[in-house]
Amino acid sequence: MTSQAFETHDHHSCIADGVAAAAQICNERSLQFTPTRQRVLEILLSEHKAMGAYEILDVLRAEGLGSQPPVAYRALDFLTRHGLAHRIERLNAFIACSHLDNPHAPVFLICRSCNRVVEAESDPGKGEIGRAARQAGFVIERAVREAEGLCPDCAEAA
Amino acid sequence: MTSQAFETHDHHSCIADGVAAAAQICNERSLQFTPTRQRVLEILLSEHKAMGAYEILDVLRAEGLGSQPPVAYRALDFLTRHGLAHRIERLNAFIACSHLDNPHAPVFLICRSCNRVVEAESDPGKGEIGRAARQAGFVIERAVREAEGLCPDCAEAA
DNA sequence: GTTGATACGTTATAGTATACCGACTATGCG
DNA sequence: CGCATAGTCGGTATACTATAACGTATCAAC
Ligand SMILES: [Zn+2]
Ligand SMILES: [Zn+2]
Ligand SMILES: [Zn+2]
Ligand SMILES: [Zn+2]
Repeated sequence: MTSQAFETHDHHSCIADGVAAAAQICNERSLQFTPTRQRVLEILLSEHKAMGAYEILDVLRAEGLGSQPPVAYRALDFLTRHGLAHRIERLNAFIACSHLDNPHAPVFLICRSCNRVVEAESDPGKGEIGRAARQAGFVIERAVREAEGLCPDCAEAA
Repeated sequence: MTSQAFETHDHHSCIADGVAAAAQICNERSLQFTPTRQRVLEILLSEHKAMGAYEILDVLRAEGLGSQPPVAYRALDFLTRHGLAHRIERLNAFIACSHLDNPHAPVFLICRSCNRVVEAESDPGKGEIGRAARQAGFVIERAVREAEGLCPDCAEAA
């Protein structure tokens, strides 16, 4: 399990690399990485925080890429269906995937103070959820794992 | 970690016992277990499935206990703040706590076919989320752990 | 060129949640 | 008791989130 954690990094390459990786994945899988879909991914990549659909829609609207909710939701649906972005249930919001390389069951750490969100990977079947499921004979298809709290910076400031 | 799992059980006592336990907790903590709050808990206990706020409000309305959204949301806020009920983020819905006895970090198993929801307990700091958090220096205040899939009955039927 | 699959743009509506106001009530204290 | 405070309540209005549905456009396959 790795995580870029909350440390500073070369953020400019985050966007470029993320879009490039997504484009390659779409190419490999014969998916249409249309302008709106790419732009939404760029918007999500532009900050390491979760964004609401309407927040994204505001940007699209300002750029003439569409002004109605379905435009944003359709792009987000595409991105999440193919693992290029994730939905954060706790926030009713979305974030670009930061582990495009391999299939994964994401764990999210959400700072309630600075709103940054970090995605960590981890083995799906393991852990508490997997144990509870096995014990109950439950077949997991999707797991939501989100922790809300304070990132190192904000915890120190408090 | 225990779970009543998806097995059948004496459901009548679920409601009575749940309300009694909640009443005692409120008494101990000097909380006001008002009629509306109690009724909402009863409604939640009446089925082992998550209910939306408006679904609950429909029942309250039919009984003359209030007809506007804040009535339901206030009661649900009280119940969740004091651990008598939990919010299921994945469903935007609520469910009565089935482990009123001890403080716990719940794990939910949500059957997408029959809509039953089972609450399992588990140690908070442990597991994948805890590990990811420690590694990132993140301070967890609340954890959302919800698995969606098929319960034993529905998995067998499929 | 017709067909089928996918994506797009738009309208309208459904579903979820909260801000706020004014009234009432429980509680504690002088 | 009289009063202050905090908690509760019912209601209006509004904000926020999400989807249904319809017609059109595009592209590749046959
Ligand atoms: Zn990811
Ligand atoms: Zn922070
Ligand atoms: Zn519980
Ligand atoms: Zn089931």
